[in-house]
Amino acid sequence: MPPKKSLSQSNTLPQLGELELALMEALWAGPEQSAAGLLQRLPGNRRSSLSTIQSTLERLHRKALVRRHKQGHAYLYSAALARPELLGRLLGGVIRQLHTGSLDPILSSFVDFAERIDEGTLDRLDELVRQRRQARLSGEEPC
Amino acid sequence: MPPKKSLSQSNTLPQLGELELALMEALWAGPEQSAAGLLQRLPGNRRSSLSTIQSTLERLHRKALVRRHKQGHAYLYSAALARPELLGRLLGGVIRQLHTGSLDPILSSFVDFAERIDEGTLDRLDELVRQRRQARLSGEEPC
DNA sequence: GCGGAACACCGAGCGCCGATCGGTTTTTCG
DNA sequence: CGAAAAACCGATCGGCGCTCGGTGTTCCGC
Repeated sequence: MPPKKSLSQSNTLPQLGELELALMEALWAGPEQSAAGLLQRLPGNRRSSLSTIQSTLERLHRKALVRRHKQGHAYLYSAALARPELLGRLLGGVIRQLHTGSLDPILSSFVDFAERIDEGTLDRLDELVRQRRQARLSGEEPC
Repeated sequence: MPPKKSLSQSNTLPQLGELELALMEALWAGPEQSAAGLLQRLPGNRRSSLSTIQSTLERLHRKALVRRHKQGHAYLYSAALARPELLGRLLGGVIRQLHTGSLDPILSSFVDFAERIDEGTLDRLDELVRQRRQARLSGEEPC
C-alpha cells in the first residue's frame, strides 16, 4: 500500500522553524526590509547565507505571514501579521487539535495555565475579558 | 561547514502527529490498555499494523506522555498527562516561542481567539475565570 | 518440556518540512 | 553595454512521524 499523503492537520499551520521565527522577530522590529538588510539585522548566532534568508522568506510568504513587493530589483518584506495575531493563530492550531467538540475543556485548560503562571495573571485575564465584553456591548457592531 | 544539529526549540515538545494524538485520545477514553487493545479501539479510518501502534507508543513514551508497565509479556499503557495538562503544555510551548516578557499580549491574544470562535465563548470564559478566582479566595489553599 | 501464539524489539524505507547553499538567470544602474 | 545585486532554481541534509516486516522473547496450554 502506498503510504497516503499525510495532509498534516487541515489548516493548522505547522510550528515555525527557528530561522522563520527570527525573521518574523526582525520584521516586527522595523518597517519594510530587504532580504539583505534582514540578514545583517539578524542576531549574531544566526548568520546564514543570503540564499537561505531568501528561501526562508519565500516560505513565510507562501504561509502568508509576510507581505512583499518589488522595489527596484529587490523585494521589500514586511510582516503580514502582528505578533498577537500570529500567536492567536498558533494557539488556535494547537487548540483545534485537542478540542473535542465542547470548548469548555480548552477554556478551562487555559485558565489553568494562566493561573499557574502567576496569581495575578488570573486577575488580569478577568480584566481583559470584562473589557472586551464591554466593548462588545457598547456598539461594537452597529451595522 | 557541517550543518549544526537543529535541536528544535529547547524544551518545546513538537506538535503531535495524527496517530499519536489518536492514541492519546484512546488512552483518555479508558484505563490501562495494551497496544493490541488500542489498535482495535482506534477509529476505523485509523487502522494500522500492530507494529505501527507499538512504535508510536514507544515514541509517546519517550516523550513522557504515556506510562507503561509490563503485565505478562505485554505492556499496559496509560496516559501520563490528562488532556488539560497536555493542552497546557502545548500552549506553553507555543507561548514560550513568542512571548516577549510581558504576558499581556498572550492573554489578549487568547481572549481575541475566544471571541472569534463564538460570541458566547467570551461569556463562558468570564464565568470560568470568576469561578476560579472565587475558588482561590475561599480557602483553596488552607495549608 | 514443547510448540505455537502473542508480543516486543530492531531496522529499513517513505514523505514532509525546515535549513542550507551554489550556480544560473534576470534586473538594475552607472 | 557591462558589472553588481538580487531573484530564482534545484539539490542536499537532518529530523520526525508513519509504516511495516522480520526476528527474538516470553508466556501459556497441551
